[in-house]
Amino acid sequence: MENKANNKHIRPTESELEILTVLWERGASTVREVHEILEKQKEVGYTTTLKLMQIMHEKGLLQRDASARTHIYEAAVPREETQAQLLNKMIDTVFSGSASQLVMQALGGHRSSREEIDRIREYLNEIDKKQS
Amino acid sequence: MENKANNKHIRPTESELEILTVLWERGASTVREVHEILEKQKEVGYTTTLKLMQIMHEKGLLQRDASARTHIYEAAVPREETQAQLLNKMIDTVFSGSASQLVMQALGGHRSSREEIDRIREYLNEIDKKQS
DNA sequence: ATTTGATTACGAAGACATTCGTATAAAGGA
DNA sequence: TCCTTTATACGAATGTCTTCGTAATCAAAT
Repeated sequence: MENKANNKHIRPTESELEILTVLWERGASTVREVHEILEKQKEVGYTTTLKLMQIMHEKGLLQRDASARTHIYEAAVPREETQAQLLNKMIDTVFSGSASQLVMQALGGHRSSREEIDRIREYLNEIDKKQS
Repeated sequence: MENKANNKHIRPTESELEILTVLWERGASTVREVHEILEKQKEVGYTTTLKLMQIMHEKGLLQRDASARTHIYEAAVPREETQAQLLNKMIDTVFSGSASQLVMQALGGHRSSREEIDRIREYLNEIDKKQS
């Protein structure tokens, strides 16, 4: 037994997600590096960030190299999979299982740019091709 | 002062969302009616449902008619607005602000039906018309 | 060697969320 | 009237998230 979270349910909390996002974008990083980025977004103490990352490591959300004095952390869960996980939950609980409902709401509320809309159209076309 | 949650942030929790969904679909209901539906979805005690609904009332998520012995509860927050709220938060925290990213992820994972895709296409067209 | 600064480890407090037992009150039937 | 059922109210226990103070450890500088 090693990893507590090798099961399907990746459910990071709000704060954990912030840290994951930093690591997804930066790649392997120290606590200090992560903390310095978080500090720009909100007020938070260093040991808070540290503790969170330690807990995330216990949960299996992060992996770390502790061979050197300064540990190096890395996301242990893939970004897309995590996004999909959270999204599906939202589709179920908030949109009663209707993905299109969610999509329309997303497009409606979030003033989307012309570019974004075009990109989505292309994406729909691709799905069509694959399905036919 | 009356309503604690007349501000912008509608942030129901998981359980609260379940209750809101029931009320959005059924309309005004008693605790027992809500509870009976929740019971089908998960194991939960009656007083738990009651307590939750009372708390939600305090928070301003529900309004109630307490004139009769059996109180009648109703959602005090509109469904679409709540959905938008949660969705926008997710776009920000999980998808770094990109709605199209979220949309594609939603369409990709949740293998959507042809009908759904067509509906979304139409919707995109409507957005275009309004913007031009 | 001593001091200073950075890092991890530990523990605990505070805030919510969730759960439910128990008390109390009202309503309806026997 | 008295008993049973059904409601609400209240409080408390539990769990989780978040926060941070303090101690211990190590490295580097003086």
